[in-house]
Amino acid sequence: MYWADELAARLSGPQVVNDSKTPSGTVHVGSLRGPVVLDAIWRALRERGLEARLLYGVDDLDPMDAQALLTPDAVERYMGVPLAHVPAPEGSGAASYARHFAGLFLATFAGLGIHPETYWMSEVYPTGAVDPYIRLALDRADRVREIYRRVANVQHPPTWHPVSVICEQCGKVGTTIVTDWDGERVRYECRPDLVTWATGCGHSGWVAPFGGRAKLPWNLEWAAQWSIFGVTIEPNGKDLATAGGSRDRSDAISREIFEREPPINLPYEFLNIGGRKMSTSKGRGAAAHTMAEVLPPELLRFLFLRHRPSHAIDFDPAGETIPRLFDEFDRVAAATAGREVKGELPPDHARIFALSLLDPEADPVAEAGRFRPDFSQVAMLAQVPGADIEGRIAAEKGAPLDLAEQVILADRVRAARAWLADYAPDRARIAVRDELPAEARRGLSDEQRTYLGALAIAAGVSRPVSGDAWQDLIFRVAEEAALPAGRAFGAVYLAFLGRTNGPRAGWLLAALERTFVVERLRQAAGWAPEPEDGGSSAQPGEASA
RNA sequence: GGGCCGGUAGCUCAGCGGUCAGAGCAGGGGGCUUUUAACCCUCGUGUCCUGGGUUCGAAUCCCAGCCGGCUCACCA
Repeated sequence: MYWADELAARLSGPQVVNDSKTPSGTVHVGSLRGPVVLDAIWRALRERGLEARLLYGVDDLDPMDAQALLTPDAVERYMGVPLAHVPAPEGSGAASYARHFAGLFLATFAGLGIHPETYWMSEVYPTGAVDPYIRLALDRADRVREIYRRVANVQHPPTWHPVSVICEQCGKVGTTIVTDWDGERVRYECRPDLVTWATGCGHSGWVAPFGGRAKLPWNLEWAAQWSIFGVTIEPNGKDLATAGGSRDRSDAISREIFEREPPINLPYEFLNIGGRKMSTSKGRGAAAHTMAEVLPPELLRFLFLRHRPSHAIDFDPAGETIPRLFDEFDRVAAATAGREVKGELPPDHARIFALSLLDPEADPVAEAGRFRPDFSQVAMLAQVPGADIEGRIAAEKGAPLDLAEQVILADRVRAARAWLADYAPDRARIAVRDELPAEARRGLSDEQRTYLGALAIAAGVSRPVSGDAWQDLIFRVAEEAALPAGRAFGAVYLAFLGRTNGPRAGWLLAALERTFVVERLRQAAGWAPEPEDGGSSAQPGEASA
């Protein structure tokens, strides 16, 4: 059974699936694994007939700590300030820094068919919903300190209290420390040297830490969210799942301070690039919204859902990774539609396919049956100038594409272009050589040379213009020369591309200037002298999009 | 130092107690007179990381170790 269904099978009663994130900047593709896993669980629960909610929290009262994303003069003023109170980057129409980046992230979810109920901590605190937990945390501060010591081996001073006040003078939350609690108010200090990444203003005073004037530290806030929203399932990345790590602390705080059993955990692995962690700042990995251009949403879901959450996925967008992902998706789709498929299929392939669809209500078999053009072929067609891509694909299908199939094709054309621009290996790129390729000089047989010469003559006579006309000519001349079609095409490709295969030859030649084509054919045949120093007068043009 | 995950064909991975260990891709060979990066046929003896153990039987379970990655020990 599929892992998400296994989880759903051992549960009963209403379920609340939750995740939350600090909107401190753009995120890379790997960050999408969490939301996709959560969504799959949510769908599995509902399909099992359980009442289930999917929540997503934006921890936008967390302090700004990403200096690189601020302008230099804003660093002093905004480092340490809650993200909800930091202005959005220049050019953004968003109300705040947090809104800007959370908005990007949430839009990416929506594009993946993930539609959680969202909540913003900057809005939750003012309602007073967190106040009971702030009070509990302060009343039981000694036990909180004991938990940190026992679970995480972190020693806080006896005056340390688990709440951070938003400084009334400078507005920073990352620089304040609470040193006392009288049952209604806390005494806090905004210290210049509390953290290295932000500078407090030195203010101190007493304040009632309720209604949004203070926030709980991460581990307590997390546990408070569980209680406030009744969370029953909360998977998290394995970085948090380590012994003595965040999850352990929050679990202990939930049990011992807030007196509630923590939600079911299900740690998930990361998406690595070339065996290493993705890191946008280190130039490894791709921003989530960038990758969404290269991979249509179903493929992105498929990428994560085809493996168990505990399996680290190694994803390197370079090379053949992306075409292979499409091929594998198409194989799984074909099998789901009931078609015969070569080779083995992943376990639960039909389930994986169904969960990869954006619309949970869609009929998986009907969707699986749609015509999906081969990615490599689309990539090739996308490089032939003037190619009628949809016409060619429809011809392959044997019928016009329906609306859904047109969307699939458009997605793939877009994906192919992005892939070719950024990731494709050179051999996937088609380029007509400026000069007769050395491969042609070496690789052409005598009969192929004769054939190309004959083709040059025939082209001079019949002056073909369209791809069809060229294609016909290539075949006709091959027939007259008694050369098998495969050898004929190979000769053409060698003469222009320096390789033995390529896009439909007729359309390729039709895209080039005829005088150049004829001249090249004659050179390849050995009938015309080659230019001395590559200074060919003909302009071959690049046959790339 | 602690934790988690992984180590199976060139690459990506499936298999996780029971026929001689599998698939895709890549690669080799062959075929194809109009889908020519497609399609069809064909080719894989790999220390299943290592060493012990359990078992009638282990890639599959247990123990130890090695290697790789991530992570915690500051904050979120």
